[in-house]
Amino acid sequence: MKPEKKTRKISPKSRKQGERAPLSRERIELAALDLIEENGLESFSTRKLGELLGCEAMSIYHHFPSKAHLLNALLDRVLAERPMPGRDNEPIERIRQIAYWYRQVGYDHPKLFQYIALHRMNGRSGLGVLNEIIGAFHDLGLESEVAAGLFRAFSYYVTGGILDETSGYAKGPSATEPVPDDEVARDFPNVLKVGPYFKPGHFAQTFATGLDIFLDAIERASGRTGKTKR
Amino acid sequence: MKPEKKTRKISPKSRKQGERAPLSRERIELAALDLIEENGLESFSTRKLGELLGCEAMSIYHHFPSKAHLLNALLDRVLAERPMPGRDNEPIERIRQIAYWYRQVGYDHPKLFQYIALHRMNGRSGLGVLNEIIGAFHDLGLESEVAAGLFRAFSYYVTGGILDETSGYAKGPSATEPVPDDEVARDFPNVLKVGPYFKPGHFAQTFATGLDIFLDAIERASGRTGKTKR
DNA sequence: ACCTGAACACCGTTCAAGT
DNA sequence: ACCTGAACACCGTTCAAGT
Repeated sequence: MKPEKKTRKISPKSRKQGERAPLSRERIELAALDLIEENGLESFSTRKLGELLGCEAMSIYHHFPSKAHLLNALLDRVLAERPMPGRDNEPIERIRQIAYWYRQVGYDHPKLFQYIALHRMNGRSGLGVLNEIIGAFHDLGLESEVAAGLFRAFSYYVTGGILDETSGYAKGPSATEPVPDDEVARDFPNVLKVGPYFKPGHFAQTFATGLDIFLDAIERASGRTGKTKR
Repeated sequence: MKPEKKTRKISPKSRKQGERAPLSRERIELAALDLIEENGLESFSTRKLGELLGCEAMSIYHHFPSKAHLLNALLDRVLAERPMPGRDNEPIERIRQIAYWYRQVGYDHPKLFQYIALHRMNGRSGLGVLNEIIGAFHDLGLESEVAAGLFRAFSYYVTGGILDETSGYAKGPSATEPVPDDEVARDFPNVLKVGPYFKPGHFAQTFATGLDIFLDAIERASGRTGKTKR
Protein backbone atom coordinates (compact mmCIF):
# COMPACT_ATOMS: atom_id res chain seq x y z
CA MET A 1 0.00 0.00 0.00
CA LYS A 2 1.85 3.07 1.23
CA PRO A 3 5.57 3.17 0.50
CA GLU A 4 7.44 3.31 3.79
CA LYS A 5 10.57 5.21 4.63
CA LYS A 6 13.49 2.95 5.39
CA THR A 7 14.62 3.10 8.97
CA ARG A 8 18.20 1.99 8.41
CA LYS A 9 20.88 3.24 6.13
CA ILE A 10 23.92 1.18 5.34
CA SER A 11 26.93 3.30 4.57
CA PRO A 12 28.43 2.59 1.15
CA LYS A 13 31.65 1.56 2.87
CA SER A 14 30.07 -1.23 4.91
CA ARG A 15 28.51 -2.67 1.79
CA LYS A 16 31.84 -3.87 0.49
CA GLN A 17 32.09 -7.58 0.96
CA GLY A 18 34.82 -8.75 3.30
CA GLU A 19 34.23 -5.84 5.67
CA ARG A 20 31.32 -7.71 7.24
CA ALA A 21 30.59 -11.17 8.56
CA PRO A 22 29.97 -13.61 5.69
CA LEU A 23 26.36 -14.49 5.01
CA SER A 24 24.93 -17.64 6.52
CA ARG A 25 21.45 -19.03 6.96
CA GLU A 26 21.57 -18.10 10.63
CA ARG A 27 22.71 -14.50 10.06
CA ILE A 28 20.05 -14.02 7.39
CA GLU A 29 17.30 -15.52 9.57
CA LEU A 30 18.16 -13.40 12.59
CA ALA A 31 18.25 -10.23 10.52
CA ALA A 32 14.93 -11.18 8.90
CA LEU A 33 13.30 -11.65 12.33
CA ASP A 34 14.55 -8.22 13.37
CA LEU A 35 13.31 -6.57 10.21
CA ILE A 36 9.88 -8.18 10.38
CA GLU A 37 9.33 -7.08 13.96
CA GLU A 38 10.59 -3.61 13.15
CA ASN A 39 8.48 -2.88 10.08
CA GLY A 40 5.87 -5.62 9.90
CA LEU A 41 5.36 -8.64 7.72
CA GLU A 42 3.74 -6.77 4.83
CA SER A 43 6.64 -4.44 4.22
CA PHE A 44 9.31 -7.10 4.71
CA SER A 45 11.24 -7.58 1.48
CA THR A 46 14.38 -9.39 0.41
CA ARG A 47 15.72 -6.08 -0.85
CA LYS A 48 15.41 -4.35 2.52
CA LEU A 49 16.87 -7.45 4.13
CA GLY A 50 19.84 -7.26 1.80
CA GLU A 51 20.34 -3.64 2.76
CA LEU A 52 20.28 -4.51 6.46
CA LEU A 53 22.75 -7.34 5.88
CA GLY A 54 25.01 -5.13 3.78
CA CYS A 55 24.70 -7.26 0.67
CA GLU A 56 22.74 -7.45 -2.54
CA ALA A 57 19.25 -8.89 -2.22
CA MET A 58 20.30 -11.61 -4.61
CA SER A 59 23.00 -12.90 -2.27
CA ILE A 60 20.24 -14.19 -0.01
CA TYR A 61 19.13 -16.51 -2.79
CA HIS A 62 22.39 -18.33 -2.52
CA HIS A 63 21.28 -19.50 0.95
CA PHE A 64 17.50 -19.78 0.45
CA PRO A 65 15.79 -20.84 -2.78
CA SER A 66 13.01 -18.27 -2.29
CA LYS A 67 11.46 -15.84 0.14
CA ALA A 68 8.90 -18.54 1.00
CA HIS A 69 11.71 -20.88 2.05
CA LEU A 70 13.18 -18.16 4.23
CA LEU A 71 9.85 -17.50 5.96
CA ASN A 72 9.48 -21.23 6.50
CA ALA A 73 12.87 -21.34 8.13
CA LEU A 74 11.81 -18.49 10.44
CA LEU A 75 8.72 -20.42 11.49
CA ASP A 76 10.87 -23.43 12.22
CA ARG A 77 13.39 -21.33 14.14
CA VAL A 78 10.97 -19.53 16.44
CA LEU A 79 9.21 -22.77 17.35
CA ALA A 80 12.53 -24.43 18.11
CA GLU A 81 14.17 -21.62 20.04
CA ARG A 82 11.80 -21.70 23.02
CA PRO A 83 11.94 -25.05 24.84
CA MET A 84 8.62 -26.87 25.07
CA PRO A 85 7.23 -27.64 28.55
CA GLY A 86 8.32 -31.04 29.91
CA ARG A 87 6.14 -34.07 30.45
CA ASP A 88 6.24 -34.36 34.22
CA ASN A 89 2.83 -32.74 34.84
CA GLU A 90 -0.67 -34.12 34.48
CA PRO A 91 -1.99 -34.00 30.90
CA ILE A 92 -4.40 -31.10 31.56
CA GLU A 93 -1.64 -29.05 33.08
CA ARG A 94 0.65 -29.89 30.16
CA ILE A 95 -1.98 -28.71 27.70
CA ARG A 96 -2.29 -25.45 29.61
CA GLN A 97 1.47 -25.01 29.64
CA ILE A 98 1.77 -25.64 25.93
CA ALA A 99 -0.94 -23.02 25.30
CA TYR A 100 1.06 -20.49 27.30
CA TRP A 101 4.26 -21.62 25.62
CA TYR A 102 2.69 -20.92 22.22
CA ARG A 103 1.31 -17.59 23.44
CA GLN A 104 4.84 -16.64 24.44
CA VAL A 105 6.12 -17.52 20.96
CA GLY A 106 3.50 -15.07 19.68
CA TYR A 107 4.58 -12.37 22.10
CA ASP A 108 8.22 -12.91 21.14
CA HIS A 109 7.36 -12.47 17.46
CA PRO A 110 4.04 -10.63 17.21
CA LYS A 111 4.38 -9.56 13.58
CA LEU A 112 5.56 -12.97 12.44
CA PHE A 113 2.69 -14.61 14.28
CA GLN A 114 0.29 -13.77 11.45
CA TYR A 115 2.42 -15.98 9.27
CA ILE A 116 2.74 -18.71 11.90
CA ALA A 117 -0.99 -18.89 12.55
CA LEU A 118 -1.92 -19.32 8.90
CA HIS A 119 0.63 -21.90 7.85
CA ARG A 120 0.44 -25.62 8.18
CA MET A 121 2.71 -26.86 10.93
CA ASN A 122 4.17 -29.59 8.82
CA GLY A 123 7.80 -28.74 9.16
CA ARG A 124 9.82 -30.64 11.77
CA SER A 125 9.52 -28.25 14.69
CA GLY A 126 5.83 -27.64 14.00
CA LEU A 127 5.12 -31.35 13.95
CA GLY A 128 7.04 -31.63 17.20
CA VAL A 129 4.67 -29.16 18.85
CA LEU A 130 1.58 -30.92 17.48
CA ASN A 131 2.90 -34.32 18.52
CA GLU A 132 3.46 -33.12 22.07
CA ILE A 133 0.05 -31.57 22.63
CA ILE A 134 -1.89 -34.32 20.89
CA GLY A 135 0.05 -36.77 23.05
CA ALA A 136 -1.30 -35.01 26.12
CA PHE A 137 -4.87 -35.39 24.82
CA HIS A 138 -4.25 -39.09 24.30
CA ASP A 139 -2.77 -39.40 27.80
CA LEU A 140 -6.14 -38.28 29.12
CA GLY A 141 -7.50 -41.55 27.83
CA LEU A 142 -9.51 -39.98 25.02
CA GLU A 143 -9.95 -42.03 21.89
CA SER A 144 -8.49 -40.60 18.70
CA GLU A 145 -11.63 -39.05 17.23
CA VAL A 146 -12.60 -37.27 20.45
CA ALA A 147 -8.99 -36.26 21.10
CA ALA A 148 -8.73 -34.89 17.56
CA GLY A 149 -11.93 -32.86 17.83
CA LEU A 150 -11.11 -31.39 21.23
CA PHE A 151 -7.54 -30.65 20.23
CA ARG A 152 -8.67 -28.87 17.06
CA ALA A 153 -11.32 -26.81 18.84
CA PHE A 154 -8.82 -25.99 21.57
CA SER A 155 -6.25 -24.84 19.04
CA TYR A 156 -8.85 -22.66 17.30
CA TYR A 157 -9.24 -20.85 20.59
CA VAL A 158 -5.54 -20.56 21.39
CA THR A 159 -4.55 -19.45 17.91
CA GLY A 160 -7.46 -17.03 17.61
CA GLY A 161 -6.59 -15.55 20.99
CA ILE A 162 -2.91 -15.06 20.31
CA LEU A 163 -3.67 -13.65 16.88
CA ASP A 164 -6.05 -11.15 18.38
CA GLU A 165 -3.69 -10.22 21.20
CA THR A 166 -0.74 -9.73 18.87
CA SER A 167 -2.45 -8.10 15.91
CA GLY A 168 -6.15 -7.83 16.53
CA TYR A 169 -8.59 -5.37 17.92
CA ALA A 170 -6.28 -3.22 20.00
CA LYS A 171 -3.33 -3.19 17.63
CA GLY A 172 -4.61 -4.18 14.24
CA PRO A 173 -5.21 -1.98 11.24
CA SER A 174 -8.17 0.26 11.79
CA ALA A 175 -10.92 1.07 9.32
CA THR A 176 -9.72 3.62 6.80
CA GLU A 177 -12.63 5.80 7.85
CA PRO A 178 -13.50 4.93 11.45
CA VAL A 179 -16.96 5.73 12.71
CA PRO A 180 -16.84 8.86 14.91
CA ASP A 181 -17.14 8.32 18.65
CA ASP A 182 -20.46 10.10 19.06
CA GLU A 183 -22.00 7.94 16.36
CA VAL A 184 -20.71 4.82 18.14
CA ALA A 185 -22.29 6.04 21.37
CA ARG A 186 -25.61 6.64 19.64
CA ASP A 187 -25.88 3.62 17.31
CA PHE A 188 -23.71 0.97 18.98
CA PRO A 189 -24.11 1.49 22.73
CA ASN A 190 -23.24 -2.11 23.64
CA VAL A 191 -19.84 -1.79 21.98
CA LEU A 192 -19.13 1.40 23.86
CA LYS A 193 -20.01 -0.24 27.19
CA VAL A 194 -17.51 -3.10 26.90
CA GLY A 195 -14.83 -1.22 24.95
CA PRO A 196 -12.70 -0.50 28.04
CA TYR A 197 -12.31 -4.25 28.70
CA PHE A 198 -10.89 -4.87 25.21
CA LYS A 199 -7.59 -3.19 26.04
CA PRO A 200 -4.25 -4.98 26.55
CA GLY A 201 -4.57 -4.68 30.34
CA HIS A 202 -7.34 -7.31 30.17
CA PHE A 203 -5.66 -9.68 27.73
CA ALA A 204 -4.19 -12.06 30.31
CA GLN A 205 -7.48 -12.37 32.21
CA THR A 206 -9.50 -12.94 29.05
CA PHE A 207 -7.11 -15.54 27.69
CA ALA A 208 -7.18 -17.41 31.01
CA THR A 209 -10.99 -17.31 31.12
CA GLY A 210 -11.38 -19.10 27.80
CA LEU A 211 -8.54 -21.47 28.58
CA ASP A 212 -10.21 -22.58 31.82
CA ILE A 213 -13.51 -23.06 30.04
CA PHE A 214 -11.83 -25.36 27.55
CA LEU A 215 -9.64 -27.25 30.00
CA ASP A 216 -12.60 -27.90 32.30
CA ALA A 217 -14.56 -29.28 29.36
CA ILE A 218 -11.63 -31.45 28.28
CA GLU A 219 -11.23 -32.80 31.78
CA ARG A 220 -14.93 -33.62 31.98
CA ALA A 221 -14.79 -35.37 28.62
CA SER A 222 -11.86 -37.48 29.78
CA GLY A 223 -13.59 -38.28 33.07
CA ARG A 224 -16.59 -39.59 31.18
CA THR A 225 -14.43 -42.19 29.43
CA GLY A 226 -13.21 -43.26 32.85
CA LYS A 227 -9.91 -44.55 31.54
CA THR A 228 -7.39 -42.32 33.27
CA LYS A 229 -9.40 -40.37 35.79
CA ARG A 230 -6.93 -39.76 38.56
CA MET B 1 6.35 -14.63 -4.30
CA LYS B 2 5.88 -16.57 -7.51
CA PRO B 3 4.52 -14.60 -10.42
CA GLU B 4 1.17 -16.03 -11.44
CA LYS B 5 -0.29 -16.43 -14.86
CA LYS B 6 -3.36 -14.29 -15.36
CA THR B 7 -6.53 -16.29 -15.77
CA ARG B 8 -8.49 -13.70 -17.74
CA LYS B 9 -7.66 -11.84 -20.87
CA ILE B 10 -9.56 -8.75 -21.86
CA SER B 11 -9.65 -8.26 -25.59
CA PRO B 12 -8.22 -4.91 -26.71
CA LYS B 13 -11.63 -4.04 -28.12
CA SER B 14 -13.48 -4.34 -24.81
CA ARG B 15 -10.97 -2.03 -23.15
CA LYS B 16 -12.28 0.98 -25.02
CA GLN B 17 -14.35 3.09 -22.69
CA GLY B 18 -18.01 3.41 -23.63
CA GLU B 19 -18.20 -0.21 -24.75
CA ARG B 20 -18.62 -1.32 -21.16
CA ALA B 21 -20.70 -0.34 -18.14
CA PRO B 22 -19.28 2.78 -16.49
CA LEU B 23 -17.26 2.24 -13.35
CA SER B 24 -18.95 2.58 -10.01
CA ARG B 25 -18.05 1.66 -6.47
CA GLU B 26 -20.42 -1.29 -6.65
CA ARG B 27 -19.05 -2.64 -9.94
CA ILE B 28 -15.48 -2.32 -8.68
CA GLU B 29 -16.27 -4.00 -5.36
CA LEU B 30 -18.05 -6.94 -6.97
CA ALA B 31 -15.21 -7.50 -9.42
CA ALA B 32 -12.69 -7.25 -6.59
CA LEU B 33 -14.54 -9.92 -4.58
CA ASP B 34 -14.51 -12.20 -7.63
CA LEU B 35 -10.84 -11.64 -8.28
CA ILE B 36 -9.84 -12.23 -4.66
CA GLU B 37 -11.72 -15.51 -4.47
CA GLU B 38 -10.31 -16.58 -7.80
CA ASN B 39 -6.63 -15.90 -7.17
CA GLY B 40 -6.30 -15.21 -3.47
CA LEU B 41 -5.70 -12.10 -1.42
CA GLU B 42 -1.93 -12.05 -1.88
CA SER B 43 -2.00 -11.85 -5.62
CA PHE B 44 -4.90 -9.37 -5.77
CA SER B 45 -3.74 -6.13 -7.33
CA THR B 46 -5.38 -2.97 -8.58
CA ARG B 47 -3.76 -3.60 -11.94
CA LYS B 48 -5.34 -7.02 -12.39
CA LEU B 49 -8.61 -5.56 -11.16
CA GLY B 50 -8.36 -2.86 -13.82
CA GLU B 51 -7.81 -5.51 -16.45
CA LEU B 52 -10.87 -7.45 -15.29
CA LEU B 53 -12.94 -4.28 -15.31
CA GLY B 54 -11.66 -3.28 -18.73
CA CYS B 55 -10.10 -0.04 -17.54
CA GLU B 56 -6.80 1.36 -16.42
CA ALA B 57 -5.79 0.54 -12.84
CA MET B 58 -5.75 4.25 -12.16
CA SER B 59 -9.44 4.66 -12.96
CA ILE B 60 -10.20 2.78 -9.77
CA TYR B 61 -8.56 5.57 -7.80
CA HIS B 62 -11.25 7.90 -8.96
CA HIS B 63 -13.70 5.85 -6.88
CA PHE B 64 -11.49 4.74 -3.97
CA PRO B 65 -8.66 6.81 -2.49
CA SER B 66 -6.46 3.70 -2.06
CA LYS B 67 -6.39 -0.06 -2.19
CA ALA B 68 -6.84 -0.05 1.60
CA HIS B 69 -10.08 1.89 1.23
CA LEU B 70 -11.31 -0.59 -1.34
CA LEU B 71 -10.55 -3.56 0.92
CA ASN B 72 -12.34 -1.80 3.74
CA ALA B 73 -15.37 -1.36 1.54
CA LEU B 74 -15.29 -5.09 0.76
CA LEU B 75 -15.25 -5.92 4.48
CA ASP B 76 -18.22 -3.62 4.97
CA ARG B 77 -20.05 -5.12 2.02
CA VAL B 78 -19.72 -8.78 2.93
CA LEU B 79 -20.84 -8.13 6.51
CA ALA B 80 -23.85 -6.18 5.28
CA GLU B 81 -24.94 -8.50 2.46
CA ARG B 82 -25.91 -11.43 4.70
CA PRO B 83 -28.75 -10.51 7.09
CA MET B 84 -27.95 -10.98 10.77
CA PRO B 85 -30.10 -13.40 12.80
CA GLY B 86 -33.10 -11.73 14.43
CA ARG B 87 -33.66 -11.17 18.16
CA ASP B 88 -36.61 -13.44 18.80
CA ASN B 89 -34.58 -16.30 20.30
CA GLU B 90 -33.07 -16.70 23.75
CA PRO B 91 -29.69 -14.97 24.12
CA ILE B 92 -27.66 -18.20 24.09
CA GLU B 93 -29.36 -19.30 20.90
CA ARG B 94 -28.77 -15.88 19.34
CA ILE B 95 -25.09 -16.10 20.17
CA ARG B 96 -24.93 -19.50 18.51
CA GLN B 97 -26.75 -18.20 15.44
CA ILE B 98 -24.44 -15.22 15.11
CA ALA B 99 -21.44 -17.57 15.27
CA TYR B 100 -22.87 -19.61 12.40
CA TRP B 101 -23.81 -16.43 10.57
CA TYR B 102 -20.19 -15.29 10.78
CA ARG B 103 -18.95 -18.71 9.75
CA GLN B 104 -21.13 -18.46 6.67
CA VAL B 105 -19.62 -15.09 5.82
CA GLY B 106 -16.26 -16.85 5.93
CA TYR B 107 -17.46 -19.67 3.71
CA ASP B 108 -18.90 -17.16 1.24
CA HIS B 109 -15.56 -15.35 1.06
CA PRO B 110 -12.84 -17.73 2.25
CA LYS B 111 -9.89 -15.84 0.77
CA LEU B 112 -11.13 -12.49 1.98
CA PHE B 113 -11.66 -13.91 5.45
CA GLN B 114 -7.96 -13.59 6.24
CA TYR B 115 -8.41 -9.87 5.83
CA ILE B 116 -11.69 -9.80 7.78
CA ALA B 117 -10.26 -11.69 10.74
CA LEU B 118 -7.27 -9.40 11.19
CA HIS B 119 -8.97 -6.04 10.88
CA ARG B 120 -10.71 -4.04 13.54
CA MET B 121 -14.44 -4.13 13.08
CA ASN B 122 -14.83 -0.43 13.51
CA GLY B 123 -16.63 0.37 10.32
CA ARG B 124 -20.41 0.67 10.47
CA SER B 125 -21.37 -2.87 9.52
CA GLY B 126 -18.65 -4.37 11.75
CA LEU B 127 -19.84 -2.33 14.71
CA GLY B 128 -23.36 -3.51 13.95
CA VAL B 129 -22.26 -7.14 14.30
CA LEU B 130 -20.39 -6.46 17.54
CA ASN B 131 -23.29 -4.49 18.96
CA GLU B 132 -25.69 -7.34 18.25
CA ILE B 133 -23.63 -10.12 19.82
CA ILE B 134 -22.51 -8.09 22.83
CA GLY B 135 -26.17 -7.19 23.33
CA ALA B 136 -26.96 -10.90 23.58
CA PHE B 137 -24.29 -11.29 26.28
CA HIS B 138 -25.81 -8.42 28.20
CA ASP B 139 -29.29 -9.91 27.82
CA LEU B 140 -28.00 -12.92 29.74
CA GLY B 141 -27.73 -10.61 32.73
CA LEU B 142 -23.95 -10.58 32.77
CA GLU B 143 -22.28 -7.43 34.00
CA SER B 144 -20.10 -5.59 31.51
CA GLU B 145 -16.69 -6.89 32.60
CA VAL B 146 -17.79 -10.54 32.59
CA ALA B 147 -19.75 -10.07 29.37
CA ALA B 148 -16.70 -8.46 27.75
CA GLY B 149 -14.33 -11.25 28.80
CA LEU B 150 -16.65 -14.04 27.71
CA PHE B 151 -17.47 -12.33 24.44
CA ARG B 152 -13.80 -11.80 23.65
CA ALA B 153 -12.82 -15.38 24.48
CA PHE B 154 -15.80 -16.63 22.50
CA SER B 155 -14.80 -14.55 19.50
CA TYR B 156 -11.23 -15.88 19.72
CA TYR B 157 -12.68 -19.33 19.26
CA VAL B 158 -15.09 -18.47 16.47
CA THR B 159 -12.57 -16.42 14.50
CA GLY B 160 -9.79 -18.96 15.00
CA GLY B 161 -12.11 -21.73 13.87
CA ILE B 162 -13.35 -20.02 10.74
CA LEU B 163 -9.83 -18.93 9.87
CA ASP B 164 -8.59 -22.48 10.18
CA GLU B 165 -11.52 -23.92 8.24
CA THR B 166 -11.15 -21.42 5.41
CA SER B 167 -7.38 -21.19 5.14
CA GLY B 168 -5.77 -23.35 7.77
CA TYR B 169 -4.48 -26.82 8.15
CA ALA B 170 -6.32 -28.53 5.33
CA LYS B 171 -6.11 -25.71 2.79
CA GLY B 172 -3.37 -23.39 3.90
CA PRO B 173 0.09 -23.01 2.47
CA SER B 174 2.21 -26.01 3.22
CA ALA B 175 5.81 -26.07 4.36
CA THR B 176 8.14 -25.46 1.44
CA GLU B 177 9.82 -28.73 2.27
CA PRO B 178 7.26 -30.96 4.00
CA VAL B 179 8.49 -33.76 6.19
CA PRO B 180 8.14 -37.09 4.34
CA ASP B 181 5.32 -39.36 5.46
CA ASP B 182 7.52 -42.15 6.77
CA GLU B 183 9.41 -39.70 8.95
CA VAL B 184 6.10 -38.39 10.33
CA ALA B 185 5.07 -41.96 11.14
CA ARG B 186 8.35 -42.61 12.93
CA ASP B 187 8.92 -39.32 14.79
CA PHE B 188 5.44 -37.87 15.20
CA PRO B 189 3.10 -40.83 15.70
CA ASN B 190 0.43 -38.85 17.56
CA VAL B 191 0.01 -36.51 14.63
CA LEU B 192 -0.42 -39.42 12.25
CA LYS B 193 -3.08 -40.98 14.46
CA VAL B 194 -5.41 -37.98 14.49
CA GLY B 195 -4.59 -36.71 11.00
CA PRO B 196 -7.68 -38.28 9.40
CA TYR B 197 -9.96 -36.24 11.69
CA PHE B 198 -8.42 -32.95 10.55
CA LYS B 199 -10.05 -33.14 7.14
CA PRO B 200 -12.95 -30.93 5.95
CA GLY B 201 -15.44 -33.77 6.54
CA HIS B 202 -14.97 -33.22 10.27
CA PHE B 203 -15.06 -29.41 10.26
CA ALA B 204 -18.75 -29.03 11.13
CA GLN B 205 -18.54 -31.50 14.03
CA THR B 206 -15.38 -29.93 15.43
CA PHE B 207 -16.75 -26.40 15.20
CA ALA B 208 -19.95 -27.47 16.96
CA THR B 209 -17.98 -29.23 19.72
CA GLY B 210 -16.10 -26.08 20.72
CA LEU B 211 -19.18 -23.94 20.30
CA ASP B 212 -21.15 -26.12 22.73
CA ILE B 213 -18.30 -26.04 25.23
CA PHE B 214 -18.36 -22.25 25.17
CA LEU B 215 -22.12 -21.78 25.15
CA ASP B 216 -22.52 -24.17 28.09
CA ALA B 217 -19.91 -22.21 30.03
CA ILE B 218 -21.57 -18.90 29.15
CA GLU B 219 -24.95 -20.23 30.26
CA ARG B 220 -23.48 -21.43 33.57
CA ALA B 221 -21.82 -18.04 34.11
CA SER B 222 -25.13 -16.26 33.54
CA GLY B 223 -26.98 -18.68 35.81
CA ARG B 224 -24.55 -17.92 38.60
CA THR B 225 -25.51 -14.25 38.53
CA GLY B 226 -29.13 -15.38 38.81
CA LYS B 227 -30.49 -12.38 36.97
CA THR B 228 -32.04 -13.91 33.88
CA LYS B 229 -31.97 -17.64 34.48
CA ARG B 230 -35.05 -18.86 32.69
C1' DA C 1 -16.69 14.33 -13.87
C1' DC C 2 -14.45 10.51 -15.29
C1' DC C 3 -10.69 8.22 -17.26
C1' DT C 4 -5.87 7.66 -19.33
C1' DG C 5 -0.73 7.21 -19.83
C1' DA C 6 3.60 8.07 -18.46
C1' DA C 7 6.36 8.06 -14.60
C1' DC C 8 8.28 6.93 -9.84
C1' DA C 9 9.67 4.09 -6.31
C1' DC C 10 9.13 -0.13 -5.16
C1' DC C 11 8.64 -5.78 -5.41
C1' DG C 12 10.59 -11.27 -6.21
C1' DT C 13 13.37 -13.68 -9.08
C1' DT C 14 16.43 -15.19 -13.37
C1' DC C 15 20.60 -15.25 -15.39
C1' DA C 16 25.20 -14.39 -16.88
C1' DA C 17 29.16 -12.73 -14.99
C1' DG C 18 32.59 -11.67 -11.56
C1' DT C 19 35.91 -13.18 -7.51
C1' DA D 1 31.59 -21.36 -3.52
C1' DC D 2 29.86 -17.11 -2.83
C1' DC D 3 28.34 -12.80 -4.36
C1' DT D 4 27.06 -9.03 -7.82
C1' DG D 5 24.53 -6.23 -11.37
C1' DA D 6 21.60 -5.82 -14.94
C1' DA D 7 17.30 -7.22 -16.40
C1' DC D 8 12.31 -8.87 -16.40
C1' DA D 9 7.78 -8.87 -15.02
C1' DC D 10 5.43 -7.25 -11.63
C1' DC D 11 3.45 -3.80 -7.59
C1' DG D 12 0.69 0.95 -5.51
C1' DT D 13 0.32 5.50 -6.36
C1' DT D 14 1.20 10.60 -8.21
C1' DC D 15 0.44 13.74 -11.52
C1' DA D 16 -0.53 16.13 -15.69
C1' DA D 17 -3.30 15.55 -19.45
C1' DG D 18 -7.18 14.08 -22.18
C1' DT D 19 -12.54 13.73 -23.01
